[in-house]
Amino acid sequence: MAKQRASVKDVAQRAGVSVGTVSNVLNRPETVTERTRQRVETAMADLNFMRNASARQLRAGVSTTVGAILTDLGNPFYTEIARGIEDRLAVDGHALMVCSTDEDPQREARFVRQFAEQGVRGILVTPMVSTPDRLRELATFGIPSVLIDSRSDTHASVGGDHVGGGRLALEHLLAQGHRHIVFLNADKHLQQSRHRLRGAVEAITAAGLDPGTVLQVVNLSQPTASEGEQALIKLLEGPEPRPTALFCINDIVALGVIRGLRTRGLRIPQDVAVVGYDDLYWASELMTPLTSVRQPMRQIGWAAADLLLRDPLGATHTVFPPELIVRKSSDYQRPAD
Amino acid sequence: MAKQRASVKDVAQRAGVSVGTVSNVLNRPETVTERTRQRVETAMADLNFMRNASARQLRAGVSTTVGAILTDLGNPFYTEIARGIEDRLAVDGHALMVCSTDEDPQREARFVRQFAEQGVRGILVTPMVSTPDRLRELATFGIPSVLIDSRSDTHASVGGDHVGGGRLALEHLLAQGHRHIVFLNADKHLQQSRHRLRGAVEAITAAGLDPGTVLQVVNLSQPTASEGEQALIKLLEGPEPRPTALFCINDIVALGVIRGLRTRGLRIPQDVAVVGYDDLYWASELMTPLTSVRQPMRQIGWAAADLLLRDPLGATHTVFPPELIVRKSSDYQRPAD
DNA sequence: TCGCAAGGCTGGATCGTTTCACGACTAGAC
DNA sequence: GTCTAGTCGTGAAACGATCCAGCCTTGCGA
Repeated sequence: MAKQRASVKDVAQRAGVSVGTVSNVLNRPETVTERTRQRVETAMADLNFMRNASARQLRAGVSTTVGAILTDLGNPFYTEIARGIEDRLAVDGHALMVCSTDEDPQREARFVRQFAEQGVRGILVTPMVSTPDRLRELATFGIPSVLIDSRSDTHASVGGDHVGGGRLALEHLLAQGHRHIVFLNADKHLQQSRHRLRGAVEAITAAGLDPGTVLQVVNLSQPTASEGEQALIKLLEGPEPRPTALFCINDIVALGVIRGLRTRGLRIPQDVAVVGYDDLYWASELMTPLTSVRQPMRQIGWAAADLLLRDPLGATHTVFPPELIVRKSSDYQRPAD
Repeated sequence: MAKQRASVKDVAQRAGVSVGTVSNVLNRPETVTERTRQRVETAMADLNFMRNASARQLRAGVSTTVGAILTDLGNPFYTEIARGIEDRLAVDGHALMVCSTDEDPQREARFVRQFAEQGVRGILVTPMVSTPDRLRELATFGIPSVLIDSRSDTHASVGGDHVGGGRLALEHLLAQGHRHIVFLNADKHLQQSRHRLRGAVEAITAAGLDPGTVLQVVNLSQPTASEGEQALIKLLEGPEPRPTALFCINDIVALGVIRGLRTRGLRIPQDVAVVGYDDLYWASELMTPLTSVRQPMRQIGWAAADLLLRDPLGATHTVFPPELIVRKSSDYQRPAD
């Protein structure tokens, strides 16, 4: 049953040539006579020859697979990025290996090592704080990497402008008359979180207001719908006056928040306005259509893969501008106090 | 700059042992003295030794990566499956390669070949009609495969019960008094489509009604929101009386349908009821919360990977039962004509 | 003291491909 | 007929790890 796969040797034998010639047909067809090439190709077809990628890579040293280390493949934000990466890789036949870290540095370290052992052509990663250190060493071994959605001085990167995104969101909320806003943020160590916060603060300052009184930051342990809902409940039950607007680190958190507000009979946007981030495809179809900061995820993935394949060493930083999509969840002009 | 990676030979040299011993430390540590093992391990740490997976696989013949060929990584249904697969593979340190076929047989063939050349440990695939044929040959080379969400006599498979799902949906709609139902189906060649249709017909027949008059089937070229909306528009503009209920092949199509109905001022569920499939996480938060047939996607992915790693040859078929989640989009008892 | 067994380690063959120095052959010029 | 310049094709070395037959050492019993 377990028939053996044909090797170049078998092909050579059947075509009556040497293995070197078979290899030439495969890699430098122009150096081989038409006639011999035909013979070899027929033999390959007859035997259903398949190259052994391991042997190939061992000898030639070049790999045709790229590794992507994402935060969570289950999250549509990262999935869209993955799809963009995949599309770019498919252009020149590269394969994609993926894994989810769930923001666990240990897991990340394991995956980095695993990819290195596989000898991948390069690594794309949505990084944590400690990631660049882990990747630097690989670079000395000739394995390049590109950071996605976060930047560092030592690595090339592709991502959105999070400072700008945070600014857009806050400018909008301030213009609507909000003066007590809560930012449901992710881990404060994540660069995206810090940048969006910075943008938010910038917008408040630019409006001549005091960030300390206008903006309250809550850091979620996980940027999920249920964590968002939990955080909301805590806010509502707390002693402080109810915020009039919530800026959520992503649409999924916003989803939980909307659910929570609805359950408690609070009107969106009249009682509380909500703004999300990422503008996932369902944002416009929610019970309360969601205002959100759009990022071109698929393009980001595409660009990252493109950069990795073309020019991974130049520490280029590609930034895609965010776009605010205003929908009903924040479309309400608040009367001045 | 491009420092060379340390090989077993380097490690052996530094530890003052032979390469065979290094290999033993790696693969059969119990056959090596404690002292030598220590020495070798120190040397490995000093040199930051990383196994070369290609060489390893070439010689030992075992691979530690699994390939998954999915219909569309951008679609949350498949993404959840991917996440389930990934979680199972992580248990024993296997890596995952993914790709999206977009239902293009050519692409699928290319990916199958690519995975075969990589010498993957096995292949998981959400198949098309022609897929099993493509995979059969690989099996003779010792590369097993498991079908996801669709079954065949020649392969192991894991998936939902689509006949049952179709039946559930239709039983529900019939019970609500609907007698003119349209099924917005995917490609009629897809097994899921055929099975769900069969279940739907069974339910109608069991209710003593005539499927031919109760159910109209529309096949979408792609199961996307915009295609769903297009199809809806065509239905509404057509000469036939307006259906009172729409059964959609998945929640994304339902999303488009809901958007289309709303745009045209039709009330859901009073004018038209909508039922989706998959129960994606946002289904409950839509403008009109969506009734949907739930499938445990993550579990399905997990089980498929588990089957592949444990017992890929037994042509087992694991089936997960569907569950109907009734929400507002179909929660309306229609008065009898 | 010798023999023997078992444990520990060695060194070379091997996996399938690529690469490269070199040999064989062809054709054209003299 | 010889020489030259190419053109094609050959065959062996190399990539890095694994595996195995066998050598060397050690310790124990006689």
